[in-house]
Amino acid sequence: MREERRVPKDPESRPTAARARRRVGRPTSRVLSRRLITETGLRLLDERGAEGAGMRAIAKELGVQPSALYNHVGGHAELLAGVRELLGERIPVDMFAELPWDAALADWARRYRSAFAAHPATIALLAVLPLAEDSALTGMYDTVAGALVRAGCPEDRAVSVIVALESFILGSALDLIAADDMLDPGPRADVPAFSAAYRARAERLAETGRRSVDDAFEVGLRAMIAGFGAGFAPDAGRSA
Amino acid sequence: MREERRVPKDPESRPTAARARRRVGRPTSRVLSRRLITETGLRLLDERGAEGAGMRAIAKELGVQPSALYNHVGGHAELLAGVRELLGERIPVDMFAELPWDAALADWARRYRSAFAAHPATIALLAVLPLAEDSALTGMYDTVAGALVRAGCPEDRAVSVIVALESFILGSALDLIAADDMLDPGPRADVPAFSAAYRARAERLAETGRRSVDDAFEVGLRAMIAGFGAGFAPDAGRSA
DNA sequence: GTCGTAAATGAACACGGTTCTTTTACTGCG
DNA sequence: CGCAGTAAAAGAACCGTGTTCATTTACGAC
Repeated sequence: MREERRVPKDPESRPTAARARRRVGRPTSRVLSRRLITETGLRLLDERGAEGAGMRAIAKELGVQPSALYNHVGGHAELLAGVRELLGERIPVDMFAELPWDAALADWARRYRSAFAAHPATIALLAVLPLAEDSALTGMYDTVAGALVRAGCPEDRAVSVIVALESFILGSALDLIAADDMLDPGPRADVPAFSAAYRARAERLAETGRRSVDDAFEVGLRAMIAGFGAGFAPDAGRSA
Repeated sequence: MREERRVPKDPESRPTAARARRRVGRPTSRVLSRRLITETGLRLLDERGAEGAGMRAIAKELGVQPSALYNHVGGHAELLAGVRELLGERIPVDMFAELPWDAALADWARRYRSAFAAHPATIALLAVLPLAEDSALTGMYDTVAGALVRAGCPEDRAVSVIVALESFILGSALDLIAADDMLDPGPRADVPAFSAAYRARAERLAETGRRSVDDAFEVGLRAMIAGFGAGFAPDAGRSA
């Protein structure tokens, strides 16, 4: 994070392109680092969409040849895994120390989803990655699992509760890349129940200004957490 | 579905490769069709994994040049959309006519997930596709929406209930492509709550022989449906 | 100082989807 | 019946992707 903008004396150094051509051989001062590469990848994903973060594009952005990246990253897939960890690090877990379990769990889920929502282009790329084996995410799971067990969740069910909730979060994040009116049946007459339900919802959302994907997320989240609570031990820190 | 195996007189016609070379120009009898292409794509996905269903591979399997495929499908993305519709068609909805809403919804969700689980290689490819705009899926939504409203679900919430459940289903399907022991913290001592919960679950699962991803799905599914029911009108066809 | 290693360049390679031209067959129209 | 227009195949390219490999240069340790 220190050598981010290194362009010593180059009359024509536009910010985002073509530094002075470096001569062959190991450079005097480090140009690349794994962190710099993944952060640039995330930034390009944000700025240019899913197709904008290829190896060549990242290399060009850093004023470097594509092959140089391979000294720091194993390949494109590993790079994406790095980006995912970057996002994972930004999911806070403080709420479990401050709120009752159900409010904390809901807050955590919303922030988890937001971490992806803030970078729409990444969702389709990252959602399909199996999460890194011994990543820092395990620390997050520990906090959540502890809170669940204290709330009366059977210990042998806590992990499944977390995995289920995470699946819902990721599935909901995928909805974010679809058009908002994707399900609109239009004037079709052969699906009356669905059409009526769709219009009723559209009206309610128009009043509140809420996005449909956000509404579905909230509906599902509340149902899931309520359902979890119903299966916990009756008198353990319930909304303490 | 009639011209599926067309190999007239070719001494060396192994089932899966190199038919007699066709001469240039429009063939006498149709060789390709959109349906045949998408079905072949799905089959190759099953047989060879996610990388095995490129345009060249499908063309080769059908004894045809890659460019010929473009007379029937717009491109690779459209082909995948076709495969997804193929799977969507296989999700039944009969249960809503026969079972109480909650049992029917659970059954539907399980079969929805199974439709993907039967073709693991497709999951990562299809989960990220926005579902086709006016596809046959809308008919399925109509059935589900009708059942929900009859069960006392507020009409303006039915669509969000469906979308939320679908998000959970797709998110859970994505878990299927990850290793079963992905979350195993191993001997790590810094995550005691998670380690204990993980081991407790592993023991329970070992006894019943259930897979961990299936357990998480069931836990989440039951919680979600229970939570939905709690928000419905008190006396509408409850487990009738 | 010298030797091994890290980190860059630059030139390929292989493979993916796609497009374009050419050739042949089929179909509808007068 | 003959002719035009179109559909559907081959075949040859194009371009962009991730990736590898040899080469060159600098740094660090003995």
